Amino acid sequence: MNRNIKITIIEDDETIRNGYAYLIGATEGYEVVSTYCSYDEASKKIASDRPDVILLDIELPGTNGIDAIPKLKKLLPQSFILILTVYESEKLIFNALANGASGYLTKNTPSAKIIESIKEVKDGGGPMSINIAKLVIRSFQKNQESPLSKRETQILELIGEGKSRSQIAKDLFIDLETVRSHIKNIYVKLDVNSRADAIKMAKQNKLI
Amino acid sequence: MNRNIKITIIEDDETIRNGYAYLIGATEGYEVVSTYCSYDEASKKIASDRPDVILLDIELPGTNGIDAIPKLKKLLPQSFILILTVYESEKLIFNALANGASGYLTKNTPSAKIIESIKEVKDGGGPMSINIAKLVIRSFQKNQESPLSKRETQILELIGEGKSRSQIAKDLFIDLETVRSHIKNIYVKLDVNSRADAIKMAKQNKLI
DNA sequence: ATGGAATCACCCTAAAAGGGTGATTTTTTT
DNA sequence: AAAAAAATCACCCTTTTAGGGTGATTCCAT
Repeated sequence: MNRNIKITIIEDDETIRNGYAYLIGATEGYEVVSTYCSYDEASKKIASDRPDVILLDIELPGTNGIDAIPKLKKLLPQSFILILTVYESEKLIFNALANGASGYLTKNTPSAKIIESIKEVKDGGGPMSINIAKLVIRSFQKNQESPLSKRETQILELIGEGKSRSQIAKDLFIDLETVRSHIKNIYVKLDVNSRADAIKMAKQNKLI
Repeated sequence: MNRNIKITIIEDDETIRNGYAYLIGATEGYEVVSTYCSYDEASKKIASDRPDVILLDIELPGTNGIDAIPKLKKLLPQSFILILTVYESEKLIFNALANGASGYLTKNTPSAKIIESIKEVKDGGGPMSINIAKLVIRSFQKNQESPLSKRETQILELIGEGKSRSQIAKDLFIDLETVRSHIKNIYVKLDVNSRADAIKMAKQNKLI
């Protein structure tokens, strides 16, 4: 038999914390090794707990959950962090993932799914709530009705990579003046007059 | 009672196609309205099928699945597209999602999960296979051991937004020369000597 | 056949980039 | 407390780039 999955819970609400602890601890193969009500409290002792998975809330007293992620990762590089929160803001989700979280669940997630997600994350998966997955997928999706032509989009992408006109010309095997011409058209269509503004516009409208 | 979820399957392998069709059609609340072996064949008639969800393979004769996505979206803006394929390449996944797919499943997905995902996607969710979710999450994660300092990372991000030195100076309330100094240090650390190369390096190593 | 898309040309000026070589001060780490 | 790293600013220099204006030509699809 495999050893138990060791779990630490960091969550400020006592009722929720105890609820999860009970729920998970009662499941065969799962073991709650510690619970804390804040990162600041957890940081002192968590290293010796050696959890496989850390369930982390975002809203915490003192260091918030997002900022806690890289610190936890530093203390416990082998542990996986699973965010469990009520927040569905795009910014929070992306920051959490960028900082090193391995999964993101919302608190309305049924307990069976939470249990399953802990296992998934421990096995290197990346569990997400349905609505989170939707946001993540949407973040990838480009605007289907771009005012820009294919060539213009392509050039705008190269501008987004910081390339100069002449570099772009070389990359696309076209003349420098042609690149200029395209950029001018892009500026007119996007109603901007600088690279920075064009990139900003393009990202806002998911053109690139 | 709600009306059935109407599904169209586009898949070139006859055995697989019929297998899915049978499987899904036999499920209460699901109805396979049409099946096609290629996009080119589907394009003629699919508009009148009005499916809620299109199950789409990537590897297809003629127009491939990725290129078919925007075309299908144009024909049927209300339909959701769920990719069902063996491919797990990062590029394919991101292109599929960028082009407008609402979910991405691999073919080893158990049939119950496929059925569930169809419902999810129809309800506006974004289902993904476990391994796909992992790739997607990893794509968000930044390198935890960046050689760059916080300030340098911040400035590199602004460079990535196409901003000039002077714009960056204004944004950060520091002197133009200080920005220069940081950029020089960034170039040394990344071993590059242009904005474009710095951005390329940074993206390759997920520094920004 | 009309219009968008893609291509190229030449006018111009101001701004920006990049290399070199410093210094000072704060902050962090040891 | 000492050393290292980070953040700040200064002035030298030349070449490249950006952006505005105002054209033209060719190709392709509706």
